[in-house]
Amino acid sequence: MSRGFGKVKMSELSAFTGLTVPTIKYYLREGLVSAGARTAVNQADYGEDHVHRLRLIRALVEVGDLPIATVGAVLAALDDASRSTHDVLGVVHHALALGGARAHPSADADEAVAEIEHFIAGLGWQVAPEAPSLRELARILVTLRRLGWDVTAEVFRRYADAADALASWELEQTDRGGPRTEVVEGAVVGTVLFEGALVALRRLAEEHHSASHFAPREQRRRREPAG
Amino acid sequence: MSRGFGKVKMSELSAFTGLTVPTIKYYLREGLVSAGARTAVNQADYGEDHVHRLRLIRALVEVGDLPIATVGAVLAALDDASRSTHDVLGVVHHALALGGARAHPSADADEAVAEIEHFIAGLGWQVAPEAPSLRELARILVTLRRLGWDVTAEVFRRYADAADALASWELEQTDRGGPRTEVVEGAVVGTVLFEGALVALRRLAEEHHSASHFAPREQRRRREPAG
DNA sequence: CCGTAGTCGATAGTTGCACTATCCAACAGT
DNA sequence: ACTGTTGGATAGTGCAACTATCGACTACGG
Repeated sequence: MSRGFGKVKMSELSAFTGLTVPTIKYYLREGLVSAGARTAVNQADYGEDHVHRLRLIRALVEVGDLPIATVGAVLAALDDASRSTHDVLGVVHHALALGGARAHPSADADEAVAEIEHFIAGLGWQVAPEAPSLRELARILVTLRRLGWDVTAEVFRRYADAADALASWELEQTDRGGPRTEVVEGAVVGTVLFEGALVALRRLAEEHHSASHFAPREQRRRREPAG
Repeated sequence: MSRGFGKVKMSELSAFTGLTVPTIKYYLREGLVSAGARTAVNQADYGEDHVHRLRLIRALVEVGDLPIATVGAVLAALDDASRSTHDVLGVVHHALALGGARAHPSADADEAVAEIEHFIAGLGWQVAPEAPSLRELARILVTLRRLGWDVTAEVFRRYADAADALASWELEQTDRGGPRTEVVEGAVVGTVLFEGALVALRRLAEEHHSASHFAPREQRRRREPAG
């Protein structure tokens, strides 16, 4: 980590992170990074923690696909020493769940939420009833049915088992010792980046198995995807 | 599926799908749905396949978070009877991988791509070298390192194994008999919707395990997430 | 047969987000 | 002294996904 640069100017900040100066200014305005140490009215020194912070922001934006404002909320939680790791992860889960938000309430939806809650409880998982992912799962269930699939929450069992094993292992990996900031940031980064990795790997695995499943013999001509 | 409505007017199309009339017109303009059967200069009848198509569009947009134009490309592939299921899935994987696209080439990046390719080959997976997910994985690896994690592609092993098992099982589920459209649409819907489900389940599992890991004792006060 | 509501097709406008561009004045280094 | 950078502020850009309105025309209930 600690390369020996202690003091960095705006232009170097830009060079180290690949972000343009205006973009960094924008993040400063939005409060995603703290102001540098002022050495004059129009001059300030930044530190390597600023470099790191900017990289963290880009990681959350690019891999986690979080809107800037949401990244701000996550970072605020991260900086709040009174929040536990579990709390901060809650903020992150909340943050990640945006995008597929506004669902108009319906009878179908309420019923599906109840069904999902029952299913989750059956797994022995204890989660907050307001967890956005519960609603998201319910929404997916409703969507499947509206598309003509005759399914129950049980279709998710295989995925739930896999998720359970992964999450359990993953949390074991995060060392509980060490300074709070490092532990919490590690958990946040892990949550966001390995989610992306899991998704990417599933797609690759699907491509592999799809090839052998739908084209069992050699006739596997290549074809350019449209677009 | 087949409720007995054969003919549907624009206003009913709107009522059945929850979309506004202008939105449906927009999709018509963009070619996501075919025009109805014209009965007069300013009148047309739609069918239940139109209703189904609109629902499919919303599923891809809301759950898969695909841009409208991309949904168009996916639907075009779906409609193209000369494309195999494997082909269409390729289009879908390509489509899903948008968003985290533009990465500026660097030495780090090229090296990481090679490392990921080697890792994937080591798993016995055969995927197209231009698969966007390979690049995405490499990008995540680079990001981890830039954040100070000292890791190799091996960190992904556990996730890869899980993805392998899931994808294999999933592909077995899709029945290869039946009319092409149904098989292909089933595969597409499965790819997109169950990806969302897997992500949601991982978040829930993480919440559950995070609670027991970081707060082994009772002191689990609730705290409102910021924002 | 009449009047209202629905429809088609086209064009223009809105909203939200994430930047990006420009300005100015005040320095900093050389 | 001269050139280039910085902070602070305000305004503008570009894109995506709708949303609104218009004009001409028609379906249908009464």
